[in-house]
Amino acid sequence: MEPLGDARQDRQATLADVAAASGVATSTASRALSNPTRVNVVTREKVERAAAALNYHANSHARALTSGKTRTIAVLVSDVTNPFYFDIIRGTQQQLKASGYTQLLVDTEESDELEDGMLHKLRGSFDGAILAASRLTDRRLATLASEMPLVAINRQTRGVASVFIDTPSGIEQALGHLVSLGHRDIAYVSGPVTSWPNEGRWRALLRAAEQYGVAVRRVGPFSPKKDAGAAAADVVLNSGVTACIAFNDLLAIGMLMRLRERGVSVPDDLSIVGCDDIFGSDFCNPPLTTLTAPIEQAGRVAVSMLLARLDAQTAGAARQTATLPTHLTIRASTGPAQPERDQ
Amino acid sequence: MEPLGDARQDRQATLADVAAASGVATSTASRALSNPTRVNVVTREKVERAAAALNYHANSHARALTSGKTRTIAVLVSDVTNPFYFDIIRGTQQQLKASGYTQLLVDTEESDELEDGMLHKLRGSFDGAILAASRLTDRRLATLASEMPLVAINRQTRGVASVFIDTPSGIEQALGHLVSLGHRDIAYVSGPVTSWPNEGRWRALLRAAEQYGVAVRRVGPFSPKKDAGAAAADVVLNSGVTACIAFNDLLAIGMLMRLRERGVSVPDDLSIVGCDDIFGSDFCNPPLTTLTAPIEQAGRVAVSMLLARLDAQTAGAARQTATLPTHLTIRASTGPAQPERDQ
DNA sequence: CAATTTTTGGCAAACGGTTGCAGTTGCCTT
DNA sequence: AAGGCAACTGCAACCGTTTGCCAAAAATTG
Repeated sequence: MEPLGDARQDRQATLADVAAASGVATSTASRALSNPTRVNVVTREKVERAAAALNYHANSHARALTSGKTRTIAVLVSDVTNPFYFDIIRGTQQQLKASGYTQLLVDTEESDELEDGMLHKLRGSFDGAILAASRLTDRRLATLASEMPLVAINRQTRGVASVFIDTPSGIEQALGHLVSLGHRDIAYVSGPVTSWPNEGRWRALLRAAEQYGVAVRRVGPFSPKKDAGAAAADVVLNSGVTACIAFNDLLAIGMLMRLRERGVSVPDDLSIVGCDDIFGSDFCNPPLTTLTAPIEQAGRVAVSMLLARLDAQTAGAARQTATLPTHLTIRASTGPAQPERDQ
Repeated sequence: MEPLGDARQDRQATLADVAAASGVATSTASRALSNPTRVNVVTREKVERAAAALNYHANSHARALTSGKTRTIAVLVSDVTNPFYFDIIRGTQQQLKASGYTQLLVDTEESDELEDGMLHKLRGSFDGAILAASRLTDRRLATLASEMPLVAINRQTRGVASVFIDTPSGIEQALGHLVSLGHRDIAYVSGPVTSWPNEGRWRALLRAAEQYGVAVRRVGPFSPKKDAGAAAADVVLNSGVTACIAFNDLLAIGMLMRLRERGVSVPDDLSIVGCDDIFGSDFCNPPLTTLTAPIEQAGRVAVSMLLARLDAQTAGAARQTATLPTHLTIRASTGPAQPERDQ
């Protein structure tokens, strides 16, 4: 029962505790821990030792309150359900942790309102945000980008930094592949019209089709989910094409399942090309020919770009845009067109 | 150029701004917004209107600093790469958002140190945590649970709340299924020995095997990844069993791919049962017979339990443990044992 | 050795809320 | 009409850091 008791509760140690333990002022303790050059080395070591002994961890809220820095990055995806985003998340998570940041994961449920709302509600909880598949209008997006550090993935809008997976260029390759297999009438299985990459892929296909002198048509739109693949498969079958390119693998895999159910052989009766090369594209039945996208890398690059512009030193030199190439991975869902096929 | 300028910068509006705009003290404004019954309804409306007009959003850090509540829940997974966790994440995300919480996603990379470290470093950034697949020792876990609100998934330890997916019971069903198909010699393809469910599954299988009077052996351990399936497939093939149960679907799918490569027919030459029924189990080749686990629901339930014990009102009544049943989903990776099979 | 510059460390004021306590009001009793 | 009692609202302290500013100490210079 000492008169001036140690008062060392089991509650988290605060900076004041550390300062007291090392016999300096809190300001000095603060500097010793976060701005090492600002204090004498012996003082610093004293403080560091005390901090370690007390198992001190700075309260991130208190720190955020004054410094304005949270060391947290928000990652917005339109649907956590979609394996495409898993790879994005994996990439961002990895790079973020390597830089000592933490990740705030937000699902926007394909809603532009929710996206906008979350970004505002959470503003102050993060230093910057990565928008994977923004559903925002160009205008809104540009405004937002001027309000907070932002990097968009697969979305090119003037004034907002972005990393772009160049699937459109790949589309040309994919079409070339189909044409060389004898296909002349090809469908594009569309995703949501509000999806920026969806439109880009369609335009690229249109352009390439002209070049190759073959016919393409667009069916859909379909929700980019496995379940929607059933409807897509039926529509494509009815259209009488011999091959199709799907907005993404999820849709393509859904089609595969439905076609199997209907006894339609892939690739004998219909060739299918997917986009992205997500988890599962290699072991579905048949394995999917697809445009392999460096998804995880896109996540990493997005983080690097964002972090670069957060850092005052490098902010000026930070690049505005990065383009990542894709390539066609040929597996078993594409094959020669049946010559005597008729409706 | 009015003398007392509006001073309304474009920086985020603060509570003081709102208070000034509605002509009350900040304390009143605070109460009006967060403790509505404490102020007169007309005052409250006035404040609310001002807040809306100024697009006021409370600074979460400032709030966290005084109230100690962050309205953030940490979700720790051992590997964001694993589709099993996708479903967990989906479930937690969903339930968390429904309750107005945000999710802090942390990847512990299968490391107990990282898990422990993160939990401490981030303590103060979240109100509670959900541990999906903790690698911690019982002792450590119990200590942690006494320091912060915690709910573990698939991990039963005295003193820590948990939601348990009852795969062990399902194992019995799975074995019954295999036995009824004529299999008498069955392998368990083990996951990491530090994984709690892995051991549970093996014990359950051992118990069931005794009941059924058939032989089981354990091979492995293997990393619970698709790539490890190749090695697993080879080992299982060498062991001469006619059927196996894999620790999880990821491993099983990896085996499927390797067996196809080696020209071994599933289920004719080898029957395979997976666990969990993750994304992909239904469209791999052949579709996997597996123990379907309500993974997403587990995530939701974990959140409910955690939130219940966070709320002072319901904390006492919050349940300590929840058990979720699994069931066997028979697809095409299991079939009759080949009668005249010999090494 | 005095004058000047550079380190180093402390004080105290933020940051933006929450909350215990106390002071005002207005209304009801008697 | 005075006293009593709620119901409201405001004051001010506090949460745990960071940081501008200043003073003391140490190092450098002439």
